[in-house]
Amino acid sequence: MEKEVLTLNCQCENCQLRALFFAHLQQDEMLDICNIRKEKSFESNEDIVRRGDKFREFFYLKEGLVKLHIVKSGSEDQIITIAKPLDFISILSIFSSDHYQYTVTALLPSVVCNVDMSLIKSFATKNAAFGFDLMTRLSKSTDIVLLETMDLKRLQLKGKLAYILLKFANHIFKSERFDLPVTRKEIAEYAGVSTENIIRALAEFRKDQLIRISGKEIEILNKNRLTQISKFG
Amino acid sequence: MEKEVLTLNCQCENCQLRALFFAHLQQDEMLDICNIRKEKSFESNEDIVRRGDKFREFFYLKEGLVKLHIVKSGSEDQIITIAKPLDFISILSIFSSDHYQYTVTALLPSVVCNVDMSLIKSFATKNAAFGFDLMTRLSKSTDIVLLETMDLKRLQLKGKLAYILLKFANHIFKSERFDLPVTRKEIAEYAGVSTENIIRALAEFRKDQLIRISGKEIEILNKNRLTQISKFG
DNA sequence: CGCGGCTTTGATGTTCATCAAGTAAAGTGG
DNA sequence: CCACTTTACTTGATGAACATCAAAGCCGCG
Repeated sequence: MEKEVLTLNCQCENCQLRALFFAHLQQDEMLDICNIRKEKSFESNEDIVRRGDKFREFFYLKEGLVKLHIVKSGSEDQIITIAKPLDFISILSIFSSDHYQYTVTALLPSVVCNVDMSLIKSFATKNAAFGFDLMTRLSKSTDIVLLETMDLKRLQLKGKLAYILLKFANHIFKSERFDLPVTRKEIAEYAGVSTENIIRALAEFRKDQLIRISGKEIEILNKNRLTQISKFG
Repeated sequence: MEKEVLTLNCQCENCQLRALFFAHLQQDEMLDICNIRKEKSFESNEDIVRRGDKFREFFYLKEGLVKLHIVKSGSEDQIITIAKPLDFISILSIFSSDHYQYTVTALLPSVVCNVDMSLIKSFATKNAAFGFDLMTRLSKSTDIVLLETMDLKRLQLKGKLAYILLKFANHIFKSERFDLPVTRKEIAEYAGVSTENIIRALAEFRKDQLIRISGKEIEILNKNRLTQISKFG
């Protein structure tokens, strides 16, 4: 019974990630994590971790939306990717260094769970099925990021923009209508082009009836055409 | 004694990767791998695996140099990275899909070791320390690839070229003088620019006394300046 | 030897960054 | 809540970076 009570206090039942992530952990291991974990909320625009921070805790995104980006003095920000829960941005580079390689910033109000790294490491080394699962997830998420990056690199401006808009529509919001969680400048940093040209391309997409746009509000009007641009544009 | 004989037949003693990779395997597990492993040689320009191939074997590069690239009909080749032994290109995406996401092609005569994937998977699930080591390596190599890709994305043409030349000098050949293992076209595919402009930039580097170049032979003459260009160019 | 791919150079045009300047929106302190 | 400041957005004009096209020499290979 006491276990049951602890589990309930833990509130992990509602976590989307629980089933996937902890499938291989024993009940008592789950409780260890539950009891040790710390949940933190972040507002839009708040840094969750910063490049160079010492890495002490394992964390995963429970709710919200974040950008993974490289902040360098003397040059523009570069956005590596935008990730939502289950994309598991958190595990990128976690095992490769003592320090974060990237900065992670909330784009929408977000909730993050922290677990002491040593606990995760000890599970991963003791419980091979858990470690294997972790490895699979790590591999999948980095694969997607890398393929996305190569796609964006290949395309020219309008193709990049179409690609990013469709990522929001298809992958992130799963809807043709949504509020952009990023500024024009951030779209530019993601695409690797200038802000002005993102604005011009958005205006042209509107003129060509591919999208409807007012401020942050976007509606995809011609997905087929936009998809074509995102592949060959 | 028989074990000893098998180990010797295996010829893994000379493998650079052995110590790193199999640190956590038991003697008998090592022997399993030794007995099951197949060594294959590839000539320059030969495909080691192709995008879309069904993934059946775990493989690692024992000797040589390879490019990881995306081959698409209707668009130029894109080189993701160039990897040597210990860079462990082999494990990228191995756990994320049944199929190879990229094509791997030898740039120099190369030797690859294949091990049946189910054996590696069974080790990874039974032997957590092995799995953890594998995960760490996977994470490190993908991190490096991703950071490199973002660097190349940020730079303009001469910066990209300087970056790539320095990768050969510092990371791959560890020498100021070396024979280019790639064509000008491949440098262009790696940088994401046109072949002609790579040639023009090479000519300009030569004119500015940054490099000496005759055919495939390269010598870095002014590494400081080239490094500066590779950071801010 | 001749064919195809690699290399090189020049000329031309397109894509895109940059600069400038102004409007709108959003945050800040009184 | 309003004045103020900053940040985001937008449009136009200009020039730089770069792709593309064309043409010719080179080299390795069947």
